[in-house]
Amino acid sequence: MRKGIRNLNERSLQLLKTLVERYISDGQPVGSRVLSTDSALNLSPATIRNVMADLEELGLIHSPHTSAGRVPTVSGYRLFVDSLLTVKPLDTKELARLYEGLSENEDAGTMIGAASRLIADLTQMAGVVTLPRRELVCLRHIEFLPLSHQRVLVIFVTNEQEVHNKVIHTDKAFGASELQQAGAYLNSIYCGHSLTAVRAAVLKELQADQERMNQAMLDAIKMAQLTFESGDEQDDYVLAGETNLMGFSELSDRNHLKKLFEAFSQKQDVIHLLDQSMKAEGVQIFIGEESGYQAFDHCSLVTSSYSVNDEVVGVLGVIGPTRMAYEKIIPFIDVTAKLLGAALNPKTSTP
Amino acid sequence: MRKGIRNLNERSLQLLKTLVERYISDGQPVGSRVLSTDSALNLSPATIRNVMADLEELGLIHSPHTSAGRVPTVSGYRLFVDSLLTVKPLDTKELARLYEGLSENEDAGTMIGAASRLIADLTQMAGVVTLPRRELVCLRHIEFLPLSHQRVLVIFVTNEQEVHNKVIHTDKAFGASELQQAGAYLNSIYCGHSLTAVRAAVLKELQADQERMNQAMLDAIKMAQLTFESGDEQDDYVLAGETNLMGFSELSDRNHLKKLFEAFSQKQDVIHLLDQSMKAEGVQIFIGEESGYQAFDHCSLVTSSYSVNDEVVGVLGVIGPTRMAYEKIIPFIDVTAKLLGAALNPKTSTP
DNA sequence: ATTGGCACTCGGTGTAATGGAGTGCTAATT
DNA sequence: AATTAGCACTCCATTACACCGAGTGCCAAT
Repeated sequence: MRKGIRNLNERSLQLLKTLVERYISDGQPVGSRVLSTDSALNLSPATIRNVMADLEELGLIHSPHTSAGRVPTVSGYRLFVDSLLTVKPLDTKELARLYEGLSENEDAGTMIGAASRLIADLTQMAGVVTLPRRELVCLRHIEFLPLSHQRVLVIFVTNEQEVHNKVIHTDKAFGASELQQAGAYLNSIYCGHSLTAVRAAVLKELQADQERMNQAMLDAIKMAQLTFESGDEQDDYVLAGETNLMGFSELSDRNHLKKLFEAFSQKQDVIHLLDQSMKAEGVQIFIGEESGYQAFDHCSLVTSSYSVNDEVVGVLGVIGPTRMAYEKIIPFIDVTAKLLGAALNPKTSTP
Repeated sequence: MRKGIRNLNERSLQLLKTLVERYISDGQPVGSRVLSTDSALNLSPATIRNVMADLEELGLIHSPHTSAGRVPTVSGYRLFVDSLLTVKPLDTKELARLYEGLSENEDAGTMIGAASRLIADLTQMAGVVTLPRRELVCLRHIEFLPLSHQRVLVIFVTNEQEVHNKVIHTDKAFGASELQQAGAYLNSIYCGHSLTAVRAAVLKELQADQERMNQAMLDAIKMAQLTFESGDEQDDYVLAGETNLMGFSELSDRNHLKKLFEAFSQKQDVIHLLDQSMKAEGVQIFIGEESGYQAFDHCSLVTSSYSVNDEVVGVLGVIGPTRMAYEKIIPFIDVTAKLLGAALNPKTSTP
């Protein structure tokens, strides 16, 4: 007579819930006795032991050793956050600090940094925020400067005041004035368009009949193509409060900690992980090994995408030990994402 | 009959030297017996014990507990690196990798990053390199873009291809064309000069009789002043291989490690420390608490300034546990600094 | 001045004993 | 049929104790 997770009765779920809550707050394996007094169910420890045996068989909880209490497994946490958890409203003070910190109208980079710092400070874990997606930034100014050896330094400004630069290699050497003309030409036709739009337009021009263009225009277009060809300016993120993670006993293993910090500085894995949550709207959670990356085996990640003008442009989140107060973190990340999105909205930032 | 460090005889110093060398390679407190066989002095353990007692009284070595061997103190290390150490020539392979990594002609930022990475990889500790001092960079191009609210985005390029930007607040609102003119004007007179020279010239202009200038020129000068007024672009550094430090047992204390990594992300203390070694030429060493910063209590720092055109422009170094192989690290840092300086030399980079 | 000898100290390790928390099972209870 | 009390059992954590060995300090002999 095997039972599946589906037909777990109300009571078992209630017990799982209290168990997880208790474990999250104490960090100690919880036994049948405490669960009996903790849960409002008025059941004897013996009964609870039976239920726990079932839960263990289903892989939702697990005993570190014979005479210890039970600890939630990854699946246990998963069930908990998916169906059992009662979110707690945000603390007023925290909310106030979020408002305060994310209301200023600074440039995107600063805001991202502030958000990351806020997340880290308020959760006492590590905060992470991706830079807004490049596709949604709009070109404001572009300009070329000659370097030696047929190399050209491209400087372009996006949105309000974000400056990017790149070195491109051209077929022939250009003089300063030629390059200036090219810049002026490109500015005149592409200013105000999004980078993706520009890239598309440039490609179209190159494939179209080029007879109606003079050489200077053609050169300009070619340089634009070189500038925007690959989305090589790879996504990046801003991390804050990594050191907070060194305080958690569950991450005490020197090796785990090292792996984790290596992942932080390599960035790649973190970016992949964050990219995944970019697809979905709202809060997403990766618990322990669910992430698929060894470095995060003992961590959980609570993320949310943030949007500007109803379009998802980035992800933000918090990284901490698997045993974290999800019921507080989830709403926290949720509103932080919304506030950041609002703060980045260009409509409100240029009156 | 008290002795001072000054009149320690040759033999005691020789013993201190072997003790430190042995401790550096083993990490174990070294006792009189091993020292007796290790040192070429042919002394009995008993004699050595007497000498060790003297060394301990002088505060050069120290016993963790009664029946353990001796370990060098900070002063012991200091005496060792100052007067006893025999530097080992650089490993050929390492030298080759340094040459290879620092010979390319990339922009300064890339070279700095490469140097830091190389130091970390080759020493298996943490590498740190400061960005070159701003005073020695030369202005290549400057340009202004209008933002809203009397704010102006300044973009300027220094040296070959380093792009900087800053937002300044002006007295009145300027149009794009006015700003363009101002940029052109400044480019025409200040291009090719060092930033310090530009700043000085600008100040002089402002104090001089302004009647011979028209309004546009005056505006341009004012904006230049705002751009370069403070050396606010605070010094920064590039760190690599921090995670290497997590492997060392001497930094195992979670609290120490946390302090250290916090110092890394705050940057301030590290910058102060590095600034100190900027003043001196050649290799400098901070051992343990000598640095004066708690975070580095159990670390040593081996640094060297690096120069371009015979002028000190930055510092590079390695951060590791107090117990590090100074005799290898010191020459290593020395040549790395020289190679980096050479690689950054603009004369060789623009043929 | 150097050395051999010796008593002593002290950390590290291995073994055993004890206590307590928690479990699983069975039989009694509702 | 579900719940519960009771009980034997397991296992970890802590403490205690003994013992070994490395190393010391000191003293007397060389």
